Amino acid sequence: MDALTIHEAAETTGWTPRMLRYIERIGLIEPARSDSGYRMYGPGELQRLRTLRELLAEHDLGLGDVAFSLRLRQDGAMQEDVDAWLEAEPRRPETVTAEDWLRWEQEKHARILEAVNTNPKMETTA
Amino acid sequence: MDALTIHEAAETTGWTPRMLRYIERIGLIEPARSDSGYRMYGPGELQRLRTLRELLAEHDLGLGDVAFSLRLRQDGAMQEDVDAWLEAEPRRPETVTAEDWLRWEQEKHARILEAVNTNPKMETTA
DNA sequence: GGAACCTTGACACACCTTTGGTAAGGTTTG
DNA sequence: CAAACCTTACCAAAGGTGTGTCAAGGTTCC
Repeated sequence: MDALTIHEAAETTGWTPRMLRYIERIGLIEPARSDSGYRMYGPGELQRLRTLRELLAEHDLGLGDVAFSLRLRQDGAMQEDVDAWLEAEPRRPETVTAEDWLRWEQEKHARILEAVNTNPKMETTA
Repeated sequence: MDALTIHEAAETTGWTPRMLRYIERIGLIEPARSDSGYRMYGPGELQRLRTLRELLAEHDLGLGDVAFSLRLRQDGAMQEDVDAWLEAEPRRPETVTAEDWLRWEQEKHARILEAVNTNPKMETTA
């Protein structure tokens, strides 16, 4: 049985129980529940809670920022609309054609592929 | 001479002058300045201001949300870190390998390429 | 040269976010 | 069965956001 209650999880991740509930409420980490409704944090959730703290500290983000990123990722239409808006205007030193952009994107994928082949631990865990 | 002053721009876009300054301060639309420092809104900025209102209304976003998206797009390291964090855990019905993901991304690009070829007005404007 | 603009900066206010605390009540377990 | 957990639901305080307004001063233009 490797699942912790909310106080134990708070203890080992550095959050407060209050914040774990908040993080759940904004949709970032939703632990399983026991039969009687207790939150049960498994190893995956614990790891995620720790890396979340690093992420926030590293880039000076707030939980709301990450929640918004999640929303972006889940709502494809919104993502596209926002991207389309940002795509326009912002500082373009030279004219970029759609083909230029596609080539750039494809080169990016080549770079990712290389990273995947060099770094075998990039599988999505089961 | 097709550039409007801040009050005129406000008039035709539905924002207030106050908000146009705010939108500039958070980095979303930074109009050119006249010699004496007056903000000069060109047709591009005006269009962007209008579509910005639509974008916000359409998806119930705040200006801060769009500003954050801009920050994401400009700070590649942050973008990657956030994506990496979101990539983990969230509901994966079946195991997805890095190769699966790459294939999916490449098919997406094929779809985009098709769209580009069918729809010639997708050049980035000069 | 005065009216009607523009600039930045400040004060202000309503609302939302983030975080803490506390209260009323269910669960687990020695 | 009581201690020590858990739950949800509130109240609250500090800080951030979005917006208005005003002041002191520069610019444009008739």
